[in-house]
Amino acid sequence: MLRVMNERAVFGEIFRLGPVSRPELAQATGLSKPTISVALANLGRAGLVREVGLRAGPAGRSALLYEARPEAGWVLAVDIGRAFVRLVLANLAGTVVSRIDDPSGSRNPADLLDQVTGLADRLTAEVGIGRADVTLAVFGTPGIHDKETGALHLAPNLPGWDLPGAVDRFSAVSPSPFLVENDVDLAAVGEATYGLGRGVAHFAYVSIGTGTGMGIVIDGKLYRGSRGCAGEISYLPIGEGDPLQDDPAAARRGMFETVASADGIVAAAQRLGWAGATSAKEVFDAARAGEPVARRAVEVEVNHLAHALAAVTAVLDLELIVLGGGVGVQGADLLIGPVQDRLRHLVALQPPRIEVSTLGADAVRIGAVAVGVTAARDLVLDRTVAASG
Amino acid sequence: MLRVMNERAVFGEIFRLGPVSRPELAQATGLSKPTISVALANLGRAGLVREVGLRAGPAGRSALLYEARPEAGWVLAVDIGRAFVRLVLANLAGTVVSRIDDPSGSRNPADLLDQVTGLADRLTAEVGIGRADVTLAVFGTPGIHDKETGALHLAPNLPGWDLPGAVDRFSAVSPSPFLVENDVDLAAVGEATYGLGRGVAHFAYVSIGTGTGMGIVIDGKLYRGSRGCAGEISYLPIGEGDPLQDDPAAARRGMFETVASADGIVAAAQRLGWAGATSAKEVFDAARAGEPVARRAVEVEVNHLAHALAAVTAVLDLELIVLGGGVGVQGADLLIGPVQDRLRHLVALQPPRIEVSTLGADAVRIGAVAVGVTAARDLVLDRTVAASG
DNA sequence: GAAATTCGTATTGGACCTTTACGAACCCGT
DNA sequence: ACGGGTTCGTAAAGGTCCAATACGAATTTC
Repeated sequence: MLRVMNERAVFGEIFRLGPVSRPELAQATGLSKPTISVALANLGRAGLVREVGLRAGPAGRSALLYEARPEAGWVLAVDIGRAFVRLVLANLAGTVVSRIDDPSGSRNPADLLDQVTGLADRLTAEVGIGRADVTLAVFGTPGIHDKETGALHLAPNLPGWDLPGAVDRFSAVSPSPFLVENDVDLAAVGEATYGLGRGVAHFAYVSIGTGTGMGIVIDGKLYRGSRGCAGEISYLPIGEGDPLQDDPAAARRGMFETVASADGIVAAAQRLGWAGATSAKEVFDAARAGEPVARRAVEVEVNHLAHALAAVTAVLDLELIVLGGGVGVQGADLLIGPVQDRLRHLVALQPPRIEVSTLGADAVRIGAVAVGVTAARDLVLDRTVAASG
Repeated sequence: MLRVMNERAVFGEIFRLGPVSRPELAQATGLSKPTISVALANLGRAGLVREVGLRAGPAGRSALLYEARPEAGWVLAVDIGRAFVRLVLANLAGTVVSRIDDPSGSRNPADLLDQVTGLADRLTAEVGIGRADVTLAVFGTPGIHDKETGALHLAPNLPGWDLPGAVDRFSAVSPSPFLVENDVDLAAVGEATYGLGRGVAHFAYVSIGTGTGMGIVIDGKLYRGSRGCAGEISYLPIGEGDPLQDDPAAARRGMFETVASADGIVAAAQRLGWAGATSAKEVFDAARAGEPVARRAVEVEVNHLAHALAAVTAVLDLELIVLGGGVGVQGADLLIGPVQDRLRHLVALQPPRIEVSTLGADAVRIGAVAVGVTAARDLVLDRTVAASG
């Protein structure tokens, strides 16, 4: 029982430090060398750790190096996106060993699950394992996962998934345990673990694309809110006029999302006189070329985004906001500077740094891997304990 | 070292369960009866725990009951408010044993410290101890405590306190360690511990008075943000028109505070035609009497508050918001219902419950006690360990 | 007043960790 | 090539602390 604690500590340090010798582990954990030896023996017997070479020291006997056996566990990460279903398979070290991007087909539960299951089969076969060998699966979806009922709310693009128990059907993909998280939340964890948010205590990932969303990481941990709806910035009361007077469809979608998403930018351009505007990318390109109407449309977007981030800053006082999503990434050069300037005028507080996401379309998957690897390490250790005790 | 962990656990359970027997502690902590006995013996020798009577059981030998000795530690809580300096002295059980409210005198550091020191002397003398016997002092102040420099920012009512090292002077009040926290943050902790927020995981206390502010409790812990500015809703971009076009004084004070604080309500009433309006209370009273202009002014306030809480809801997804501050409490009957209605229209998400603070002017002090007691319990245990080891 | 029940503690045994010590392995200089 | 110095790994011993068991003590109920 105390032994288990120590094994956990040793296992964690091995991941943190990479190939590492016994004396180093003793130093890092504060445990004695013999204790490290027995923990290592147990972990080795369980197949979680292996010898990996010798340290070439300056003098004295060479130390044996140990590392975690990456194949001791597998994480299947699935990003159920708008246009693509994206999967990766990662080992316990968090290394992605294979990936597939497949265009989204039918999105009703049965078809989608068939598609994902087939892709998972291909992915696992590539490394010579089966779906059953997956330690943990993590699914990133739009909308809010209601853990009570197992329904997926606020995800109009996934018909049929808002019924009670719908997400329980993910168990068909693999017999292992699985987690379901909001896609933007996972992207935030991805940025926090492998991206620009490394080492930042409190941080948010703001996604502007066909929709809007925000993932919040507080004290290095994902913050979901009391019902999983934290960071639903679509509903920020920021936009044109009074939402009560607007059409109810816009109110349901959310004020901020209506004006600030890709649609909103196009609508702004049209309202400002460019009737033929069709996409946000087109508006950004025209603005870069100096087109006055497009530049005004971008100004409108800057204003909305700055107001939203001002609200976020006033509430959360973050150190860093990473901007992602289609609009956020493509328009970053036109948005970030002006938004930052505007922000400084809006709040007298020191505003957060704003940077563009570096993970791109992989953000959700990478976040799912980050979430999954942490949980999977615990799972394999638990299995070990259960087997030996 | 393992023993210390167990003593901590036992000590914590004693506080949680009140007078409690050894078998009950064994059950609660999962430790064996002999282990409980030795832990209790150590805690008793250190003066932290005492016997308090016998359990009247239905059959069998009566169990000795133990309780924490409340006098094992003292917490001095100081609320440096706008009009009053409010102190309480509480014991380790969190019981307030004496209190003083004193009108604020000169607010420069030297005078204020003299005043607080004198009051602390009187307060401690009442229970027969001295200032030096205080285990921990907690100071609640307006503004933001910069832990790096020791300055107090954003507190225009405390001249001279924004210099580096200013808050270090609190050490003059008592030789014990001390904490400095934002007053609204402490009120939030107070509500979370002794008020309406008991048992609520994520929750906020929104204060509307001469100023505006919010304290955020996430996972039962105060959330300060990366620079201590979390919850500074004064700077929410919610108000009349574009703040860039407003006067810079209002921008510095914050958009939301300018329109939503007591001043803002009076200004709204004046703008709507009641030139002689002088106080928010007057406006609320007139609105209750059916005065049309006053009712419109209250409607304006409702609208602003609802927008602010909509932003907070979209970001944090709270279960409960407790409304406090002079305006919040006095106007609660006129505000809460309409704000809740308005909120439901503004965000499609399930809005938080909104309730009035029950702690009143004591909220800050009570919060300071809550914060202090938790820390003081650790302090007395640390002292015990240091003495015995 | 005796049986039943519960409490408290003494004793025993065991798990586990650290300290100490020593042999093994490796580097370097001569 | 060989020996001193150094570092590594493990064996043995010692100590701490906890749980289990058992038994005496105290209290209630019949």
